[in-house]
Amino acid sequence: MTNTRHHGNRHGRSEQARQAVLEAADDILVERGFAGVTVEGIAARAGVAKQTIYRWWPSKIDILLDAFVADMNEELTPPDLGSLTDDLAAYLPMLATFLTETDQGAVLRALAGQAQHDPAMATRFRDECVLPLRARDRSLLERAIARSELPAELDLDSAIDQLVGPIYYRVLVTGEPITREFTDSLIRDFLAMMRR
Amino acid sequence: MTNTRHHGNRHGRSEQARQAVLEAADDILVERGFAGVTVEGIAARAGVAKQTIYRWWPSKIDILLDAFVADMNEELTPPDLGSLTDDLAAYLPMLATFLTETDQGAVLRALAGQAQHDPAMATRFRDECVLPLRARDRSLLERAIARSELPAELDLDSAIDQLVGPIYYRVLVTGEPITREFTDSLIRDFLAMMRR
Amino acid sequence: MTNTRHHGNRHGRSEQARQAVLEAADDILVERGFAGVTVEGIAARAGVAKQTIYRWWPSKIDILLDAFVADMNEELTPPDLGSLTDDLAAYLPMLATFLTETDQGAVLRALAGQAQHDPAMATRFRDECVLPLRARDRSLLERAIARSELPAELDLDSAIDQLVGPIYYRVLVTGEPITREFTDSLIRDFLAMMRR
Amino acid sequence: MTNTRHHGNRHGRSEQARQAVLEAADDILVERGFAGVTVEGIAARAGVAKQTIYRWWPSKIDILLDAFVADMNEELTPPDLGSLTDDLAAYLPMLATFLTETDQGAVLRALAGQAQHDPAMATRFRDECVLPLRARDRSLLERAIARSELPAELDLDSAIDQLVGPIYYRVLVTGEPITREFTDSLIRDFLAMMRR
DNA sequence: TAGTAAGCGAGACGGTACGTCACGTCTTAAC
DNA sequence: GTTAAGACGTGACGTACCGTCTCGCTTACTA
Repeated sequence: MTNTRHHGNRHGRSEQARQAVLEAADDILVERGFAGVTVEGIAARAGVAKQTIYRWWPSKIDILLDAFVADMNEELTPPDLGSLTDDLAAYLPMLATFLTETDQGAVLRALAGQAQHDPAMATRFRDECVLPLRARDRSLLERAIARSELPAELDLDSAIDQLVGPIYYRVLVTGEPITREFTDSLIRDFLAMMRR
Repeated sequence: MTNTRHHGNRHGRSEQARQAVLEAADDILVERGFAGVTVEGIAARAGVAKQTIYRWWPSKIDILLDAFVADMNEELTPPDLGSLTDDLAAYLPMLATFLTETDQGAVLRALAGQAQHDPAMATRFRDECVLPLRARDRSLLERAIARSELPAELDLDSAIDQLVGPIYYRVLVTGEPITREFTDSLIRDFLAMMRR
Repeated sequence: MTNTRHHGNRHGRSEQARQAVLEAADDILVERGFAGVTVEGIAARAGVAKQTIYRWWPSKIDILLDAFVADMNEELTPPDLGSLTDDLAAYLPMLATFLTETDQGAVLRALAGQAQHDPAMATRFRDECVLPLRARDRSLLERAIARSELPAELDLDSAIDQLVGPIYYRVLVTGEPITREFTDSLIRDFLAMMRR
Repeated sequence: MTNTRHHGNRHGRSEQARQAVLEAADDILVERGFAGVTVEGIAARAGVAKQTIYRWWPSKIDILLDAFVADMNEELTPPDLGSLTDDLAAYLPMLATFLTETDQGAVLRALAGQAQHDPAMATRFRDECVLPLRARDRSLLERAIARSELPAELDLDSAIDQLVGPIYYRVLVTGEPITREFTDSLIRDFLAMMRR
């Protein structure tokens, strides 16, 4: 490892350039919105050649996908507080905040938006973004099953849809704020159904 | 009204042109996807000058908004079958089909997608598309209240979110198909909560 | 005619833009050489959109062809001094100066250079540049025939080639300066042959 | 010398690579024209790294210069038939064919073309290509002087210009084919002047 | 007999210009 | 006054090559 700038060699791609591109894309999205994200803008901000971007990413959407995936592990880990009620009471507001307040959430919403316009991209979006997010949702419920707080035969996918569906709906469709009351009533109703 | 093409006059805007633009936008969206919708393409297909489009619509999104609103009344009217259970059993699958199978639904998904990229447009989207759609959802529940099938003090907004949120979530996020089983379980759980 | 800038209308292309492009191309060629002539540079200097250039000229070479043709009539008119000897003594140095010293000549040399690289362009170069130039050469000799200074059956094309060929050869190949002695000896030898 | 591919050593440059580059440049020029000659294309065709090219040649023009010089000795040697008339009658058509029909001639025309665009390159072109070619022209006339067919005080440079100038002019400017009649009349007129 | 260093292939890099597409603005003549 | 037509300036697109760089391999001389 040298102290000089990496300008490309037979080791393959420059990790430096990769990071700079992902960060630039992220920053521009947050600062100027999706319409302001251009390959040229990313290249300029990252101090990278346009060709370097096209060499590694088919489109700017793929850059945002990568940027999202790269940072996803950092945030939004469902807590383990010992009971399903407490876990949900902590997690759902955390999810709402993630979706509406964080830079990561802004990227996710942009990706979800683009997925409506581009079926091929939608597939990648689901595989690389939605599935990992659902894995987090699922882990929370699986813990509850392990604790016997939920029946083992529960249809997890439907349960997740009913828990987080209304939250995504508010974020992506109605724009309604997600209050504590709203998440509490979601949890209350969900638990009531489970006990039925 | 003459039998010739309207080429401008001093009587105000041409309804002919307006219709042609809305239909062209709709058609192109369905045929080539949102990325294929361009003002120039709409103008060419509608046999209309670009300037005529810009005179009446600020952007292509506004055209799609108009196109959606113009046709919305035609479809998706919640049936009145005499009982909440039957109404929901008929309506939720109808909503799912509307969102995923119809041209109208394609327009709505495109608009929802664009709303993620453009906050100003998101406001118009909610006012002109989401609110009318929710009015339909709401009318179904209000009928049930009138029939005393639901408590009068029910928080309608939350109830709607819980009923249709998971459906929109599947449509816009996971892409999971919306089966009869899924809507049935949504309805069963909803009714269970109401009777709690 | 208004005092405002022409921004395009159904009259067709903007003469203003056309002139600006031709002048810009000319200027850049003279200032920075052929390698410095880029469509983007011309567009920037002319205050014109790149697309406007591509709308009317297939390539930058066609711009230079147009620029050359537009200005050709201005210069290099063979004088009529009453005798072939005097006409040639005035014209050949004038031609040499035109080719080596003027902006027009610089354009012509660039075009001749590019003609070596591009057969299709070479055809246009010959039709639009070389033929008109040869018409000037020819008119001088035809006048001499009318004055009976030259035989009527003279092969004009060969005569022209022998008179101006060595001059073009020096300009395009050897780079040797074209002195008065050189043109004088060309004329002397040519006249000697004619009297043979 | 081994039977394996030369992959670099401390004895200096690889003659293998040098040859491959020159041949590739030549071939590409002939096949696809000057515009198709790129450093990357040459490198790919020669099976050589781009860096190897840049190590030894400042630009692709220098490659073509080298390629021309390398092969120049092979062709276009003025014959010695015992008399100036016969020598010229053999040599001028040979020169015309060389310029218009051979791969070498194609390279020369490309170099002459580029010389119009690049003054620095023009100097090298004259020193390395034009001067050697003129040496051939000159040797023919010098032989004639030695045979006393031409006066000793003849200005050789002017004589060469008058003999070959019209030929180069046709090749580089008018594109007119160079017929036997044309070269014959050049020779006839040249000899007539000499006897004057 | 092992270093060591020069030339090599490969190929990623920061750039420049290309030619295309669509944008939103404008001007005109016809109706 | 609105229309169809279409040229305009603008800006981003994705591509092609440029010339530079770093790397690991091959090889032959040198210690």
